[in-house]
Amino acid sequence: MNAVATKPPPENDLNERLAHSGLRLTPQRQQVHEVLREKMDHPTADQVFLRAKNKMPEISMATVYNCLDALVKCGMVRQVTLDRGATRFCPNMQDHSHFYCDECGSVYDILQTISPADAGIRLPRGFRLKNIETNLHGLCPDCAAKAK
Amino acid sequence: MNAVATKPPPENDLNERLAHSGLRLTPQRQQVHEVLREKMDHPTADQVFLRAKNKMPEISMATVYNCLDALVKCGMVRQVTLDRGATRFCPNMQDHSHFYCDECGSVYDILQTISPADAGIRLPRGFRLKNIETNLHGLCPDCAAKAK
DNA sequence: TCAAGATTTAGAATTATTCTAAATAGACGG
DNA sequence: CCGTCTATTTAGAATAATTCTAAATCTTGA
Repeated sequence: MNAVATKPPPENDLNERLAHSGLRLTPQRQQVHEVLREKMDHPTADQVFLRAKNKMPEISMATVYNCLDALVKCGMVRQVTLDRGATRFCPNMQDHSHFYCDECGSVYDILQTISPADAGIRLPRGFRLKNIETNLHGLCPDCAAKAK
Repeated sequence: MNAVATKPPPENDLNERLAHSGLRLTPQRQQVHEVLREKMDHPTADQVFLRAKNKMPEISMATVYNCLDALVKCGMVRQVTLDRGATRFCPNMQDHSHFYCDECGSVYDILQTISPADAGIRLPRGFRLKNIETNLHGLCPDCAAKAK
């Protein structure tokens, strides 16, 4: 078995998923999803826009962002690196990971009890690994308390 | 040279580190580093700029970016989420992580043999974890071959 | 059919980052 | 010390990425 991932099953439940999140299936959302599945090269929003335009010349950039957000929200698409906004910086060079509060946006240093390097990640032949970045997402103690 | 043995400045190895990467220690770089160490709340470049201006009103945004890049390059600062550019999207909802080639910028899906959730990460009380994102960085097979 | 609400659109606005060219500051050899 | 060389800083413009706005359109359900 090869460790490089294979194409996911065809779009069976897109409609269902959208509906489950209170969203509608529209031609644009379908198209954007199709573009992503066609060539799984992790395109940027801009690339998705250009590709979608081939089949659907009227589509606009704003709609592509809308559709991507909708697809992410309903769990059909992953945003590769969840930070849409300014990069943050950290002077702590110890081995640690970061916890992002989805609610308030704050970031916490989290000490690692076991380095993810020991977590059993196995790379296919030829890849040369330099470092691993682990990002945790959820609610910080304050927001978790409020959410109750 | 002072005959009285003075305590090494807290900065002790900033200079050394910069030098090791062929970079100079400048007041601005020192100031930016100081700002980061003063309040470890993972500020954005913009926030660093505003804070640095208090002590050093002449400093410019471009310099802050310069300094941050220098500090990251010499290993004194981490960039929290290494993606400075457009967000990428991925329709593969299987449990997997992403490998970023530092050389050519391409992104590969990597199946996980063990989920990082099992990797022994232990959160302090109160945090509620929703999901984990693991990003691998290094060279892809093509670039690794060329690098030889 | 109509009203309500969701979605799309074009384009403007905002935000984040990079680039450019000129000015300045150190470091180094004479 | 002095001038030269190169790295760095600066202001501001340019570019890139994303979000917002308001009007038009489409869907759904009464």
